[in-house]
Amino acid sequence: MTIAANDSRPYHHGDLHNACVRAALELLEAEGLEAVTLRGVAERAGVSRSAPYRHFSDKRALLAAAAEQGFKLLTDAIRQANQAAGPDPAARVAAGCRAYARFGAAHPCLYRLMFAGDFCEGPLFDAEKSPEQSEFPALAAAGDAAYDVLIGELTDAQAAGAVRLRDPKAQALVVWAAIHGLMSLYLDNRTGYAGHETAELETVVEGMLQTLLEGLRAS
Amino acid sequence: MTIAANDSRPYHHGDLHNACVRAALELLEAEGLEAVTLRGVAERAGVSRSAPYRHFSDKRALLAAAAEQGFKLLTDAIRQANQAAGPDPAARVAAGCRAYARFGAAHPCLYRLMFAGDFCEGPLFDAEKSPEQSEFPALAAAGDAAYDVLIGELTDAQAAGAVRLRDPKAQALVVWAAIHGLMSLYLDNRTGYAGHETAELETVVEGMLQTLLEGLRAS
DNA sequence: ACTCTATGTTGACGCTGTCAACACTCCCGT
DNA sequence: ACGGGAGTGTTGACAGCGTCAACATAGAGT
Repeated sequence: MTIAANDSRPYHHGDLHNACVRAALELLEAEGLEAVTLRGVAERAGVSRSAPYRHFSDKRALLAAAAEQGFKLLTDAIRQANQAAGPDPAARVAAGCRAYARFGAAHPCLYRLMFAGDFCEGPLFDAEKSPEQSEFPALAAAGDAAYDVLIGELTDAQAAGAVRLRDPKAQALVVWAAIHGLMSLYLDNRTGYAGHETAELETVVEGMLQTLLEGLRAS
Repeated sequence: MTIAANDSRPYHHGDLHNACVRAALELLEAEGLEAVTLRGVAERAGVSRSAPYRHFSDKRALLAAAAEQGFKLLTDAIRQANQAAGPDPAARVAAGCRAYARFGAAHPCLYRLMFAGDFCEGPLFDAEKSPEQSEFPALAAAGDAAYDVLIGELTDAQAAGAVRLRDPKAQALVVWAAIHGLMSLYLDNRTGYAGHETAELETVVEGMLQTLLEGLRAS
């Protein structure tokens, strides 16, 4: 029996799953990964400690859901930048990369989480698990979706002659890895220049893009 | 008074600082970052829980020392590869990158730790702190040493005409970021191909090197 | 020989992830 | 209409963790 009839919060939350993911993302952006605690997430969602266990088997599962959401946001940002860049293939690829960098700079902790590699738990390489049935299939799928956008752009760029003919998957890996590495170093404060202003990130991204596009065009 | 006169371990360890770093590295490689616990490190070093606090202010300080050791090993590996590659500048750079990749593949957890970005604690960007007086200066210096090797190689490559004339620091950043990104994705199992065989890593590194060197040479 | 300081130990605290046992609600078949 | 799951939320408890204060020991210098 409910003590107060006008208790604003019903016994059943209604959408605790999404509320937990949202709370985790908020804590992540506000105070960093260390601050994302299962208890804190539950409190923020207005439920008790172990309520989230009805929706996530693990803390890792919750983090995986948050990372998945991050990949969806990233994919959208890249797609939007591609569309806004017009028809020129090289410009489209470059615009996608810039959007990628902007996303990482805007959500540093989320970005880190997305590439935390199974969140650093358990054996790093599980020889048993094939890529399709990884521990968090939805997360893997969300990551692949972003990858696929880039592959598509490079395929178009090949057709337009802006990029030499090679396996576009391999080319996409080169581009993704390069920009991701740059963001990773940038977020680690290891880009070798003082300060951390947006100007520097742009400079550094443009340098990478130039080298990358030249390298991809060369026969 | 010591209970057993023949106690093999003296009251004072003698070199607990290094013993802790070694224990941390062993635990890291054997069971991953999650398994690196201050209590576990102390036990492995044969001392009690809080003895390490006489040598490290924090768990983070211990991890920083381990990461610093990692950067020293990495620097040595790259230097050795450069020397072994002979005089050709492009070949030297490529050899260094291959050594870098080999290091990451051989020590995945250590590699992750080295780029864990101040170990994900505290505010990500501390506007107050200048790069020289970062929280762990020895770690920053060890990282810069590796970076400097690459800068030197690129300067030589410019002199030999194998790479266009630009700020070698910027070029080094491009190369480092690209290879680092590749390793990061590889260790996250996100290189997009099934399996995790050494062959794949080599393939993917060669692809990156080709694009990179072409891009750096183009005028 | 005595003290000082560096180093190692023990006990304790709060926080965390996690689980088992219990409570409440809603829906479904009768 | 109603009775019982199934699903969801709560409370109590536990072990493991990082960390600190208080204490113990050993070795070095006066």
